[in-house]
Formats: sequence, C-alpha cells, structure tokens
Amino acid sequence: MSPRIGLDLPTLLDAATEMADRQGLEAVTLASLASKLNIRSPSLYNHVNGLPELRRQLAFKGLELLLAKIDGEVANLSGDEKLMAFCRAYLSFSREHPGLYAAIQRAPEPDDEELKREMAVVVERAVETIGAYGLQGDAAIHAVRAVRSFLHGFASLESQGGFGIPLDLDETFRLMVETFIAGVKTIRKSNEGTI
Amino acid sequence: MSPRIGLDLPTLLDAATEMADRQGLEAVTLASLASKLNIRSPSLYNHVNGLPELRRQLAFKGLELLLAKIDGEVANLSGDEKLMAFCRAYLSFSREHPGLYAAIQRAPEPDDEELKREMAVVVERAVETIGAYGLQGDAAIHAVRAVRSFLHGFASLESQGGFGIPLDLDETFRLMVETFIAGVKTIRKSNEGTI
DNA sequence: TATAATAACTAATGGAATTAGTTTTGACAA
DNA sequence: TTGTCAAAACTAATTCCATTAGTTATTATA
Repeated sequence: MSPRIGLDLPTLLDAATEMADRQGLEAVTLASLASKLNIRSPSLYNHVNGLPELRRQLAFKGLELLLAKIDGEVANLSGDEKLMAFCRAYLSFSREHPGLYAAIQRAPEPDDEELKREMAVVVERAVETIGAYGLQGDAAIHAVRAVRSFLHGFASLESQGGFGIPLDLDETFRLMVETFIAGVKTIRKSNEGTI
Repeated sequence: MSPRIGLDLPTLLDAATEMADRQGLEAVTLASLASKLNIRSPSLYNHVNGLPELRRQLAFKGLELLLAKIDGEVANLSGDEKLMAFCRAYLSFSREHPGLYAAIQRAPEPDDEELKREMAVVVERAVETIGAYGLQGDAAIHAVRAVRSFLHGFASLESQGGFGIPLDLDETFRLMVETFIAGVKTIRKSNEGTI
C-alpha cells in the first residue's frame, strides 16, 4: 500500500499555471506541459484525466486564489471602501494570473455542479459587498450583475490589450468604480419616495 | 481568363457564421466547415488561407455587422437616448451573433494593422456618442473605456450563461446603463468648479 | 527481502491542419 | 463549335495533438 512518489497534482498545476499566465491558456496543451515537466504526455494521465479536466483544475485553482485575494483585501472594510477593495482585488488577480483568469471564464460543463458552486461563491462575495448599499431583493441582483459586468469587461479588455491609448489604466478603473458608486447612490435617492 | 465558379468567400463565411453562432466559435474547424459545405477540407484553401485567416475574416464580418447595427440605431439621436441606443445595438448584436461576437473579441495579431483599424472604428463610434456629455480629453477616454467595459462584460457573461438567476436581463442592462449615466452626471457636476 | 501499488514508459490510433501535386471544369477566344 | 487555361476541387501524405492499451520500473511497507 505505498506507491512510487513522482510528480504530484499541485506541482503539475503550478507548471500549467506558469505556462498559462506567461503564454496564454491556449498554449497549455498536454504535449507542451509534459515537455516542460520532462515527461511524456501519456504520463500526465496518472494525475489528471485529459485536457478538459486539466482546464477544470486550473479553474478551481484560479477561483481559490481569487477568493483568497478578495477575502484578504476586503476584510474589516465597509461601504464604499469595501466595494473599491473588492474591485481592486478582482483586477489585481486578473493582472497577476491572466492565464488562470482565462480559465475561470470558460463556461463549466452543464453537469459540473461542483465548479458551478465554486464560481457562485465569488458572486456571493459580491452580493455581501453590495449589500452595504441598502439594496435589497431584485435591486441588489441587478447591481451585482452590473459590478460583475464592468469588472469582467475591464479585466478582459485590458488583458488582451484592448485599450490602445497610453492613458493610465488604474485611473480609468478608479473612475469607473466611482462613477458606478455615484450612480447607485443617485438612483437610490431618486427612488426613495416610491417605495 | 475565366475560372470555374464554385464556392465563394461570402458563402463560405455565411456557413462559418451559422456554425459559430449556433455551436460556438470553437466548433468552427476547417474539417467541420468543409463537411457542412460538402467539400474536402483542403479545398477551403482556395478561398481562405487556413484557420487563423478564417477567424480573421469572421472578425471582419462581425465588425461590419456590428457597425451597421450601431449606425442604424444611433442615427438622429442625441444625449442619453443616443448612448442608450448605442448600448442596445451592441447588446443586440452579441445576442444575434454570439459566434461573430466571440470572433471580434480575439486579440488581433500584433502586426495586423488592418484588423486593428477596423476595431478602432467601433471605439470611435463610442467616442462620438460619449462626446455629448461634455466630457473632453482624458475624461472622455476614461468614460469610453468604462462603457466598453460594462458592455463587453455584460455581453460576455450573458453569452456564456454567467447570470444564473432567472431575473430579467434586459432590466439589468437598462439599469446598468442608467446608473452609469447618472454617475457621469453626478461626477461631472462635482467637478464643475475645479476646472 | 519480497510484494504490490502506481508512476512513467512505449506503441498505436484517430482526428485536425496543412502542403504538394493532380484532375476537373467551364467561360471565353478562335 | 471547339480548344485553352485558370481556378476549384480533389487525393495523398505529413505533422502535431489527445487519448488508449499495455508494459516496465520503482519504492514504501509487510
């Protein structure tokens, strides 16, 4: 009851992560990964069940790191500061790990409840963060969808060089979040009498 | 001086578009496309120079349709209505042509100036639309980046089923755009004295 | 020291993109 | 009407990748 100890899954995923972050998720093939690890590609099947499963594992790893970053930076904050910290954590992750970020954007297989659940945890953190704005029910859902939209859109466009002009991107990001916050507050006010 | 008339590029692209929109851009391979057209895959090389070039052509076709839609719906409008129409046109396109929408999201090759230029035209339309808000210089650039971010993020998340809860997505979209407009106006006001 | 679980291996298959070279077709000139 | 020839489509072959089957090698423990 004791196997030969060689490569293990975390090491394999670390190598795959490095490739994905440096050269893009599409550059991670079983052939290229095996070559990097100095083994033959069929040997990878001892640790991961094919390329789709490898991508799935990268998605889990990405979600784990993203959640850790969010939880780390958001702790003990509230209100506008909390939302801004949440947004910054999200953007930092996509910058540090563009390959893993791409991995968590792939739609999970329809029957992959485990991955769906993990992705839902990120949404839950957003819901908690937005809760401080006094938004409830449908209004909170709409707001969280908006936050997810501009965060993902910005991260995605930036990551593929979609913003051509050399004007400070951090400044754009800060203004975008502030504009959203200002907009939420304005609309909330204009609806105060109607509820 | 007269060739045999068989398949032509527009017909080929129409078939590829249908496959991409129905089954996803990744389902469009030279093999699957050739099969749909009842020819052998090497024959496709008479019309398009390989898979990367096919994807590039799909990107051009997508940009053409997107621009036509924007120009059609935005004409003769101004102010908030114009921006809302712009946003709706963008979203409509991504819904009608999810495959082509995916094609225009792929980063162009660094030396592909022609494709870059065509993508920049969409940004120009956004700049024109946002100009009505009295934003100039850097402020306009930041605002356009924000609009692109939430539009792309929403379209992208919606397209891959990222919004789980069955709550009206059109309503979310309308609120998101309105929140942005309200935020821009608020922030513009708060800066009036400082310029 | 023998064993058994398992990592890694070789060999082989199938599918995709691509290239080279051949055949077929059909609009037009003679 | 017919011959020409450029282009379209074809077959054959190569390369690269993922994957499966079956073999070999290693090492912790009994």
